[in-house]
Formats: sequence, C-alpha cells, structure tokens
Amino acid sequence: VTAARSILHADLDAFFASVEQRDDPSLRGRPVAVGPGVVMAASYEARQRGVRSGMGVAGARRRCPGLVVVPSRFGAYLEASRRVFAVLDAIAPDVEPLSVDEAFLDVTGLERICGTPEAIAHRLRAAVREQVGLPISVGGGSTTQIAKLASGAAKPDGVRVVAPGTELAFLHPLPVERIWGCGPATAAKLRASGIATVAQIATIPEPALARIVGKAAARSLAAIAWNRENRPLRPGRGRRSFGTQSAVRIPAGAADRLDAQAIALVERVTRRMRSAGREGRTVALRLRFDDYSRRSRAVTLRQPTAATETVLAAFRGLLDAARETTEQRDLTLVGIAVTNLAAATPRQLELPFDDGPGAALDAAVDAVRDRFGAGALRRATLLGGDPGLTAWSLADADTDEIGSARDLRATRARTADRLSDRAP
DNA sequence: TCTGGGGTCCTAGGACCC
DNA sequence: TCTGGGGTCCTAGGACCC
Repeated sequence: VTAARSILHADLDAFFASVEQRDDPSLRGRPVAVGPGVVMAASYEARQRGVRSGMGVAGARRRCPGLVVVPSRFGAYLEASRRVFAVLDAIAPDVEPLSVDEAFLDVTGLERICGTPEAIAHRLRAAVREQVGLPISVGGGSTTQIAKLASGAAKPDGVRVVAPGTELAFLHPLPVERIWGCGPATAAKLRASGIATVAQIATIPEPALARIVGKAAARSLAAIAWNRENRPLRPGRGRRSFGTQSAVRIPAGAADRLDAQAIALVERVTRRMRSAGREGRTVALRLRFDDYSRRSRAVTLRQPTAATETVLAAFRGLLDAARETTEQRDLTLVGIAVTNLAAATPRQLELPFDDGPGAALDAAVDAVRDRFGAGALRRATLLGGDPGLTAWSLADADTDEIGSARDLRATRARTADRLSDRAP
C-alpha cells in the first residue's frame, strides 16, 4: 500500500503571448499571435476568435481580422521561464519541468507545513503574478494525469484541484483524445473500435484493448482509466538531446544544396552544446519530404564531442547514406539531433610539480601537444596549483574562439606568476 | 489547419558478447 | 556442429507533447 500522492501541475497561460502583453501594454486586451509564419502562441482574446497555435498566420488573420502578429523573442521567454521556475522551486522540493512553460510539483506531505494543495496552488499563482507578471493556471490531483487534466480545466488563470475519491467521476466522461499521451494515432484506433470516452476504455479488458492499440499503450491507457497510473516525478533530470532543424525546399536530386544547410545546422547545435558544457556521442540526421514522410539516419561515435568538425563529418556521412532518398523526393525539412549526452570533459592534465613552476609549465605544454596534437593547443588556463600538482585546462579552436599563440604566452606568464606565489 | 522549431519516450530487430 | 539463456548497444521508425 502506497500513500496517496498529491501532485500539482502549473501551466503558464498562452505563455509567449502573455510575455508580449506583459512587455507591451498596448497589446493587452487585444488578440495577439506570436509568429511569424506560423502561430506559436495565441492570446485568449485571439483564441476566442478561433486562432490556434500551429495555424498559418494567413489563416489566423482571416479568422480574426484585428489580430496583432508579433515576432517571437525567445530570449525574453527563456528569461521569464527561468524566473517562474525559481518561484516553483521555492514552493516545493520536487519540481519536474515538462517544458519551458509547465511543470509538475510534488506537494505530498506538505499539508501541515504549507497548507492544502489548493492553498499552495493559490500561493503559487500569486507569487508568479507578483514576481514575474504572468498568469498561470494550476491543477491538482492524486496523479500526474489528473493534475495535468485539471490545469487544463482551470484555464485561463485559475485553480482546479480534483479531490481524492472523485478522480473517476472526473476522468470517465472525457473523450479519449483529452488523455495526455493519447494522440491522433491512438485516438483513431480507439474510435475505429467504437471507444470514444475514458469510461469505455475502463470497461474493456486489457487484452482486448491490447489488440487495438498494442500492449504497452493498452497497459498505460488502462492504468489511466482506473487512475492507477503512478508515474514518478523526475525532478532535475536534465536534457537528453540537443537538436535543431530547418524547414527548407530542396528539389529532388539537388542534394548539393544541402551542404550549406548542414554546416549551419551543425554550427548552431554544437555552439549551443559547448556553451552548455555538454558533449554527445550519437549524431542523427532527420529528413522530411513533401509528402510528410520522414527518414532518419544515426551514427554513434566512440567519443562524445561538441566539436564542429567532428559532428559535421559525421553528419555529412549520414547525408551520404541517405542519398537515395533525397534523390527521389523533394525535401521539406532537414534537422540534426545529438544524443547520448555527457558532461564535456575538460581537457585536463595533472603533472608533478617537483622542478618548480617553469618546468611544470613546459612539461604541461609538451604533454598536451603529445596527447592532443600541436594544433589543439590554443590556450592553457591554470585550474589549480597546489604545491606538488598543477592542473591545466586547454581549449582548442573550436571550444574557445579567442585562443591564439600569443594568448598562450601571456597565459604562461600569468600562471607562472601565480605558481611562484604558491610555490613553497 | 496543411504544418515551425524544440523536445521526450517506446519498440523491434540486429549485432555482439558471455 | 548445433544449441541455450541472458545481457548490452545501436539504428530506424513511430507516436506524442508544447
């Protein structure tokens, strides 16, 4: 027997659009869409007139003549997101980010100290409103599924907590596509078998359900329909991949035009990885064609890397491997993802310090050239200089753009001074 | 509503190892 | 030469989410 859990799901309302309305008072009360091209977020005023995210901007304007379309400002959204998460982290010990604008909070057992889930939810909303200036809705319940659905019911700008014992009454009338995790493919299979509501899922024996949607999906749907789902929260697990993609229009057989795209994609993704201090071992190519079919190719390297040249070489190999497909169909999207992430390992050597700082420096530089090649060494930085040990980190051209031989000499002079200070 | 850019997870099959 | 059971890693594709 496990104790009942108490989960909150906090979800910013029309996130990007709300940030725009917060930062530009003239947008408040007006229908706003964040674009360009495709609606990435629509304010509630715009939603009332039928604007939905994912719509083309042209279609959105047709439905909603007064629509104000503003360009997206991802920097501002990330900053707002960071501040919201700071508020959430102060409210509950376990916070699992689901995306930039939503998170689960585990408030199990906090009742005596912090109040009921409702009370916590109201406090959370007030804090986000005061400290970040954004509307946020909060749902609560005994499982992540219930909390997630409840926050949807709470929108906009509200709270909804599903009381223990009332979960099935809340769940069962819902159409199957409202289930978090039941998308178009699964919903279509269920509908084709005459299953339209969660209540109907609950009445079907799991083996029969498995024949419709497969074993794994059946197990998870059955658990949800009886509110037995017990997905644990995964606070602070960190990202699993870096990726970037770009919608293109490249006719069949014009694969030579892909190389410029490839370089741009690889540079963008490796730069982000380096500034996050991460490296990855698996490089994946994603292609989409004009009929929306997709192809992917992947390769796993022996060592994790975030170096542009290394990733680019791998990516070009994948493009080559996919050549037959790009020769046959028009390409509409090309993307890259790097997975199998690891923390970037600083290139670091530890050397004995027996013969004084000058000798240690020279030995370090020689050892580094030996180990990583002369070209790799652009700058050396002292990490620590305990008597007896020196530690150096190195940057190659790819991880440190300002590295140069002159910098190296300057660095050596500086570190030699510091080493003398520490020398016995 | 015909489609942007960023992610996550699952599954099946093959290769390889003991 | 044929044959277990168990495990890991990798690739391709699919589904789903915001």
